[in-house]
Amino acid sequence: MDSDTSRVSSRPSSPEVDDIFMSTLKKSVHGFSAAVSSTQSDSPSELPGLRGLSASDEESLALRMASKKDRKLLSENELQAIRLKINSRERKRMHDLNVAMDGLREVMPYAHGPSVRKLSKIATLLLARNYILMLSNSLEEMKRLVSEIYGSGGHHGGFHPAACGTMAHAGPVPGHPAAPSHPAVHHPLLPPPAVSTSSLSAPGISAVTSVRPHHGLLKAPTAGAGPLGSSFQHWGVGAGMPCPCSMCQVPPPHVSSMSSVAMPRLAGDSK
DNA sequence: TAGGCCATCTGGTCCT
DNA sequence: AGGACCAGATGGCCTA
Repeated sequence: MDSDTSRVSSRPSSPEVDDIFMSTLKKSVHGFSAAVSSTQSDSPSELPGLRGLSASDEESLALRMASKKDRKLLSENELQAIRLKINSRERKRMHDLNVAMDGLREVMPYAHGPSVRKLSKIATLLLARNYILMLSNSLEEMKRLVSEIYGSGGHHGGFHPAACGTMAHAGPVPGHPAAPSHPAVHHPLLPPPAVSTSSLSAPGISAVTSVRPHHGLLKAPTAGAGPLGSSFQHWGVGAGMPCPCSMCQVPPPHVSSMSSVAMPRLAGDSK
C-alpha cells in the first residue's frame, strides 16, 4: 500500500481515501459482503465510526451507491444477486488464472512434489521469463553450432571445447545431466548468462533474486527427475552423444551463490 | 510478531 | 448492457 502511493495511476478512478471510505460505508450499510462473503467479516462493528447513521443517512448513502441498475429501482435482493453473480465470475476468473499458473509451474524446470512448496506466483512468472530467455539462448547457440558444423564442410571442430565455451552456459540447460548430480546448481531463476545486459538489469530479473526460495525444492528434489524435470533431456546426452560442453565437467562459478543468495527462500522454505 | 503470500470482495474502466 | 479485466482493500494462513 505504501509503495503504491508513489505510483502514478493511469486510472482516473483510482480509489482514494473517500472512495474507499464510501466503499466500506456501503458495505456496512447494506451488508453486502456480510451476506456474500464467507471469508471476510464486514460487520459494522468493525467500523465504529459508522454506527450512528440515521435512516436518512442510510438512504442517501444508498442513493449514492446507486449504480445504473440501482437507479432502475432494483430491489436489495436483486442487487445482492447481481453482486453474488459478479463475485462468482471474479472467483472463477481468478481460479482459471491460478489453473493456468499451475500449468506454468508444471512445465517449469523445477522440483515438483507433495513435499515441495509450490512457487509463488511472482516467482513462477519470473522463473518462466528467465527460462524462456535461457531456452532462446540455447536455441540460438544450437543454430550457431549446427551452421558451424555443416556450414564449414562438416568439420567436427564445431564440437570442440572452444566452441562449447562460447555457449550460453551461464544458465541451466534443461535436462542437463549436471542437474541431478548437483541439485540446485543450475537454476533458471538465475538470469540467463548470455542475455543482454539490459535484460539482466531489468527489474524483473533483479526481482527474482529477492524471491524467497523453497527449501523443499533443494531438500527433496523429485526422484529421477531433478530440478529440471523428467521431461527434459540434454541435447547431447539424449542423442547418445557425449555432452561437449565444459559445464558438464566443471560446475559454473556462480553455483553456490545462486541457491543461497539469489534464491534465499529455496534454502529455507518447505511445506 | 512481522512479513509474505493468497483468496476474496468490490468498484471502476474498457470492450463487444 | 453485460462481461472481462484490473487494482485496491482486507483478512487468513504460514513461516522465520
